[in-house]
Amino acid sequence: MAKPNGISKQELIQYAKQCLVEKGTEKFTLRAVADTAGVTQGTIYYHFRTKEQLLLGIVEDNCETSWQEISKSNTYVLKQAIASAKSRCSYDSFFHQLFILITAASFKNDKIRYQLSEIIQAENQALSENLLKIWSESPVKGVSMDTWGIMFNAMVDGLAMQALLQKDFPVEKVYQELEQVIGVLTSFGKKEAIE
Amino acid sequence: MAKPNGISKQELIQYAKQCLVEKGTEKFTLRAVADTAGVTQGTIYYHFRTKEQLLLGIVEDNCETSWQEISKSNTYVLKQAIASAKSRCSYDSFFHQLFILITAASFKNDKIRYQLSEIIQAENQALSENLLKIWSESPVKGVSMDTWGIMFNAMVDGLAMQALLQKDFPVEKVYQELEQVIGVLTSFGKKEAIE
Amino acid sequence: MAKPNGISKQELIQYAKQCLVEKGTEKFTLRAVADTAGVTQGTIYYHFRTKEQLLLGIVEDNCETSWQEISKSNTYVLKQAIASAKSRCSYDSFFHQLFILITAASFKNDKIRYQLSEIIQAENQALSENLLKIWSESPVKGVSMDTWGIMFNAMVDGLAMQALLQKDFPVEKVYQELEQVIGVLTSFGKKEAIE
Amino acid sequence: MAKPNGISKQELIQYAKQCLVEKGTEKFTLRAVADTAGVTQGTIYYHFRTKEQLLLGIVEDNCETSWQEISKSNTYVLKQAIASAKSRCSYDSFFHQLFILITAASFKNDKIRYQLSEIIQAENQALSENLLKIWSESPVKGVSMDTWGIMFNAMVDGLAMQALLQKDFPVEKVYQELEQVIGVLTSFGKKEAIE
DNA sequence: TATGAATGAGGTTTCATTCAT
DNA sequence: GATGAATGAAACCTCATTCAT
Repeated sequence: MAKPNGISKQELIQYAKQCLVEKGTEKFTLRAVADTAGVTQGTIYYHFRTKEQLLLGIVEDNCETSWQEISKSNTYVLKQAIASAKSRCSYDSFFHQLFILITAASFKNDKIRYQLSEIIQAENQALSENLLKIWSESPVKGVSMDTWGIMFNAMVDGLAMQALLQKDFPVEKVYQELEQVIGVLTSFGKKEAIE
Repeated sequence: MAKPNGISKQELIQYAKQCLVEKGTEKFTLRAVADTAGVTQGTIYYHFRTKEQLLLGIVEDNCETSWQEISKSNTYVLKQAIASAKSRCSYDSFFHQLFILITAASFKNDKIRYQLSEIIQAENQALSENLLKIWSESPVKGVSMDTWGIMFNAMVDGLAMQALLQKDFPVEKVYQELEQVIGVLTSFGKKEAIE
Repeated sequence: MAKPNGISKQELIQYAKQCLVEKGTEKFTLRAVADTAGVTQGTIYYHFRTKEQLLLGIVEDNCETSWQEISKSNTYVLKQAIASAKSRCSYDSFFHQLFILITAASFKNDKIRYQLSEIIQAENQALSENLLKIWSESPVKGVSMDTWGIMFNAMVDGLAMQALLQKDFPVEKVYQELEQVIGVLTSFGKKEAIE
Repeated sequence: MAKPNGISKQELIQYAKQCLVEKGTEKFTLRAVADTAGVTQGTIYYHFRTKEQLLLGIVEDNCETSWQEISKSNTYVLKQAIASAKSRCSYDSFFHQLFILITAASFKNDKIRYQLSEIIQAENQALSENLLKIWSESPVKGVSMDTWGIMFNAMVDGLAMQALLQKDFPVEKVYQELEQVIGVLTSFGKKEAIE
């Protein structure tokens, strides 16, 4: 019964994340979080005024994580981003399950919903900038770089969602062919914008 | 006190759908469904053995709806599909909210999860066939028509998710530019497959 | 979906008995009985005004069965009765489970309780008479034949209850030794009553 | 609104026992227990994870009570045990009603069933030892002391069950005559074992 | 005669939240 | 700071019973 006293907000959030994915939205109870963290429910209430505050904490944390990754990936190139996306594209993806679960919860919580949109827009922006690095300009006339970022991000999330549902989703094949498409677009971009 | 109102399973499912989107996963209670439908909770249990069965009923219903639309869209062309996707791409989209909610629920229910994957694969397939009609062959060498279907569907869902979260998501702009991209790909496909 | 119309009260009681033992008091619902009998709940209400009436029907039926066996066993001798008791002395004994279940229910239903007592007294009486046949008079002075009947019946039920609870209850051994005891008492009875 | 009344598991079990006998299996609801104990239903669930656990708690409690009595009775003699059994042999016996109710419940719960069998076997054992004290050896050849314990216990339970059902069961008479029988057996035992 | 849709009261259970310690 | 006993509202679910057909 060793009591590792002094649990931090941050730690609680990590445990809560774990719980959320392990138990799903339905069974995501404060009791479960407390058990996972090895503390009592009272302790959670010492750190978060309500359950909603805890959920918000999770989202904020994800937000920060995302920002860090994005700023990192700014220094790398697109390949890195794709590799990362591919690795998260699976039936058991913690990351995307969490995202879907929070998205589902966000429909009834405007604050969370807004934060999620901020995260996504930052991702879109970062992707757009990365694409610019390898394309220098949009390979298709009339399609802005912003839109390429949006579409790229949408594609990655959309594929992830399919993989999340379909056990034998052909991740390898699809990502390989997706890179093919990007390659072709890149080669056009380098020649001239296509009308 | 039995009043044979004559409510059908189908009607209950419709009311349940309405409830699910109006109240969100968290507040999607059988009492709420019962109230919405104007029956007692017992009545729901007469038609569905558990809440989960009701949820499954909703999914199955969506499945059938999807199938019908897909078989319809086979006779139409891709433009139709895009228009439909665009119309569903909004901050308040009942359709996509329901989908996300069910997806979230599916993580803890393999049966639902499997059914969802079936729906998606059917959509992918239908899209692939429609693309073939206007492309006759894949515009990018090494990218199978199946993959085009998958990617197209992923894109549509990904965009919808963004629109769901971001109030001022530029639906018009993005879809217009997406069509631009498709147009370009089509023109390539008509010349020759690109290496 | 062949509907064997015209189910009788008697048949319903048999199905109800089966249900009671298969599902236990707790899950002994009219729905379960109806399902077992292949009819609807309404049908049960056609034959029995309430659930209690059905339970009473079961008890009455058992009563009649008992009477029949008792009057039969009057013609046979004690050995028969013992063999029958032994065969019913097991971990899975339908007969005794039913008896315990009904006894439990009887605590809140005086009518049932009274009927059960009538059954038992009849059994006691029959046993007493059978003992008289082989003993001609009580082998122990001061112990009436009525009491022997009561004690014998109590012993049989008590052993059955133990067997009902204990998986490896040594039925064979105990009954063999019980017969030994009876044998000894009999031999005394034949010599002279013991003081 | 948390009022630390400080109700203990033990107390809850006592209240539950009271409820069980007062209301019978059918009406043995957690609401009733909560009301009797003066707490809310939630409180019960704080102490017992399910209703079944509470029932198990009752059984375990009875188990311990039995053990205590048994170990006590080891120091006393058989007369004590008989007197105790007789006092519990009545139409309203809390003790035996509880036992029957739990036995009925045990048919659907192997854990409870097993515990009951353990209690009974301990009783059998204790009785056998006590009989040995006054008999020194089995008064009937071929009948082991273990079996005497089993039979004695069965007799006591069987008589109790009859008394439970029959309002005017002749407790006094039967127990007096039962002691007579034991006396006779004892006197044999002292002479020599009977063949 | 029998059915099956519907009811409503009440059961067990869960859970965010409170508060004395 | 942290705990854990307690709450109470509300969730899911069951079931005897009713009644139009």
